[in-house]
This record gives sequence, structure tokens and C-alpha cells, in this order.
Amino acid sequence: MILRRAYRRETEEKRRESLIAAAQELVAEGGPKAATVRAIAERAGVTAGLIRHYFASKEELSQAAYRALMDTMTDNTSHVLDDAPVDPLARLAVFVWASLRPPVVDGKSVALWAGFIHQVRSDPALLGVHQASYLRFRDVLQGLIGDLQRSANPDQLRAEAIACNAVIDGLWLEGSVLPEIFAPGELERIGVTSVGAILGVDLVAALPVSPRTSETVLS
Amino acid sequence: MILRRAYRRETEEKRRESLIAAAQELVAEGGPKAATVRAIAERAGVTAGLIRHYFASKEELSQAAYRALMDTMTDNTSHVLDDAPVDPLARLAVFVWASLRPPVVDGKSVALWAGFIHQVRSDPALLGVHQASYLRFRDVLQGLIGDLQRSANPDQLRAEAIACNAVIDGLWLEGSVLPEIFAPGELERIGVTSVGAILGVDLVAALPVSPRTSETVLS
DNA sequence: TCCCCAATTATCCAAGTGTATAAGAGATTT
DNA sequence: AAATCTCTTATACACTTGGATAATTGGGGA
Repeated sequence: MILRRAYRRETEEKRRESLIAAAQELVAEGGPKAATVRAIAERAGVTAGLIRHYFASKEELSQAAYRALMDTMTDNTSHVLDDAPVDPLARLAVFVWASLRPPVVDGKSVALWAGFIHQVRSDPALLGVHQASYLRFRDVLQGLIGDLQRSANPDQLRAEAIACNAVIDGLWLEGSVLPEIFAPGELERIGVTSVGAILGVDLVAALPVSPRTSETVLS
Repeated sequence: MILRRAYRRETEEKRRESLIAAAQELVAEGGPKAATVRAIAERAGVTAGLIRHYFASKEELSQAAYRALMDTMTDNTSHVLDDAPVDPLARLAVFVWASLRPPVVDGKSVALWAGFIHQVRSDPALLGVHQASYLRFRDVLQGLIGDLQRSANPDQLRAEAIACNAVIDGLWLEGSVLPEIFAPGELERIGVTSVGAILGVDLVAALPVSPRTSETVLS
């Protein structure tokens, strides 16, 4: 009679989620090499063998973790607009502003994202996930820009969306990796200002009171 | 009498360089996990043990590879300015334009860079290398912007340099990971246009003939 | 309450990992 | 041409890796 570890049965969904979460945490904290099957299992509170019961291979778990990451990121950004103002200028300003603060700007996020880059580039399915997620975000941005009702043809609108997206991505990257070289609120301010300059509108003045004051308080 | 592999003795510098190059190639092609000591040694045409003769550990080789990567990137960008025009507007335009073409924009580069992100974040020494490299690039950009002789105070100059750097970084990132969703020349055009918009100058008109035509040819 | 199935654990395995150490051979010096 | 140095190879080792398989136990349905 060997004593065996006590355990609780869980639904498939809960188990998959906890395993995916554990994998993400480990990649964020220690890079891809830290996310071994044993470490993931331990973090999720199960034994290693269970991973293979829910995922055909570690690779498959890894893919699921990346899909979940992209879903989370896009969900977060759309949530920002839920209780945003109705004024198109203010909406865009809030969107840009929120994209350049925590929890979006965060060292672990960038580490997690970067940890999957090679896998994304080598796996067509994951590349599709990445592209869809990128285009979804850009389309939201393009929609916000289009709502400004300036006179811009579709080609220019597309170019503007790409440019504004790039500003956000670039600031996100730099702010996440080197947070200490930027003053509090600086990234948000530069982002809103730059997007406004690219579009030829004054976005800073359009920022609602709440975000603007909290930015002022921080800086 | 066992037959032993023939070999040539090399200088320490050549060996280190070839080992670093091999490590970089493997990370770029197959991610960090592909860069094992055996794979690196095979790529460099030596046996695995030699790595430990030149580097105290694999970690140290990895650090050297990252330093070399950053040095190469900054060297490449400064080279662009060597035979650039003297007109400040044209110089800036060419700089931005060159930063958004191959070989800077390249899938393997971004994979290589991303492969080191976690190591950079966890190792203070590498974080310092990263920060120095980032600031050097940004300072070059800020110098080019300052040469435009517009009336801008230092704070605004800094913010503009950060913003322009972000545009370049963001476009670099997106263009490298998803090259097929951008038309040829599109990234360069958007980059030059956006930087001009942020600074309030017409950079597109300032682009010298050679780059502008080649861009036109491509698009 | 008692089955019975599948969720979970436990154990094993072959391959690969970084590293340590000893032996051999290229090149430089004398 | 001989000696010497150290660059380079070869081999071994302890450990980790992802995966396979068998044993068991939790919990819902009869």
C-alpha cells in the first residue's frame, strides 16, 4: 500500500486553463526554456503526466498558450472602449492612452510575447493567429480614426492606422523593456501627442478629465 | 591508434567570432532552444568542448552573442549616414527610410532579437547593453531632429525623438513578423511620412532622388 | 450503496543537455 | 629537427527533457 498523492478531478476546461496559465507564467518569468512539462505541472498543481492527457504534446500546449495570450490582449483593448466617451476624438485619445499603461505595458507581457516569436514564425497556424490578432487591433484603431470624419481616402486611412499602430507598438516595446528611463506618464503623453500629430488633430485636448488628471498626478 | 579529426588552429578572435555567429544563426533560425552547445559547435565546424575553452559557460557565449547583435545593429544604422546628403531634412529622411528596409527589417533579425529578450530582462549586464544600444540609436535620431533647426525646447526634442524611434521600432517589428501584409515600399513610405508629421516637416519631399525612385519602382 | 469509467498519479525510458577532464596534435620557438 | 605549449578533440558524467505506459483512485450514474 503505497501512499498516493490526493487529488481532485476537475472539468476539462478548468484543467486546460490552469495548465495554459501556468505555461504562460513560466514563459513570462523564465523564458521558454523555463516552461518544461514538469515545471508547468508543478505550477498548475498536478503531475507531469496529466499534461499529455489534455494536450497531445507539449508543442500543442504551447500553441494553446499563445492563442490564449493573443485573445487576452485583444479582449483587454476592446474592453477599454466599452465605457469610453462618445466624442470620437476623446475615444481615440482614451484608446491610445490606455494602450500605453499597465497592464498592457509590462515587462512580463513583452517577455511572454517575445518568448513565442520564433514559434509563431515557424508555425503557419500560429502565424495566422498572430496576423488575425494584429489586424483586429489595427482595424479597431482604423475605425476610431475613421470616426473622426476628416476627409481622408481609404488608402490614407490604412496608412494612418498602420502608423498609429506602430507608434503604440514601439512605445509599448520600449516602455516594457526599459521602464525606468521614462518618466511616469511620459509614454502615454508622447503616444497621444504623436498619434494626434500623425492624424493632424489635437488629441491631447480631447483627453477626458479623468485620464488627464491621473496623468498629471503621476508626472 | 584512433583516427582523430583533423583541425586547424585559429586565433582566439576568429574562433570567438565564428562561435558567436553560429549561436546567432541558430537562435534566429530555430529559437533559443535550438542553440545547444553541440549545434553551435557543429555549425562553427568545431567540437562541443571547444566552446568551454573560449567561454566560461554557455551563458557567457550567449551574452557575447547578444552584445555582438546590438553592436551590429547600431553599426549598420550609423553606416547609413556616412554617405548621406548634407541637407538636414534629407539626412533624416534617408535615415528613417533605411531603417525600414532589409536587412534591418527582416524576420530572422526579429527572431534573433526576441530570442534574447528574457535573458536581457533577467541579466542586469545585458539590460545595460540593451539600454545603451537603444539610447545610442535614439540619440542619433535626436541629433538629426535637432539639426533641422526648428524652434523646439529640449524637452520637446526628447519627446519627439522617443516618438520617432517608436514609429521606427513599431514598423520594424510588424514588417519583420508579417512582411506579406505590407506592399513593397509601404513601410518606408509610412515611416518617412509619419516621422515628418510628428515633427511638422515634409520629409517625403526631402527624400533624395535615388531612394525615392527605388521606392517608386518597388511600389 | 456499489460499480465503473476516466481523470490522475507514479514509474520508466531513451534522447539530449551543459560541463568536466584527459588525451592528442598543430604550430611556434629554439 | 626537437621540444614545448596550448588549442582542439574525444569521452564520460550527472542531470533534465518530453513522452509512454501501467496502476489507482475520485466521483457520478445505476
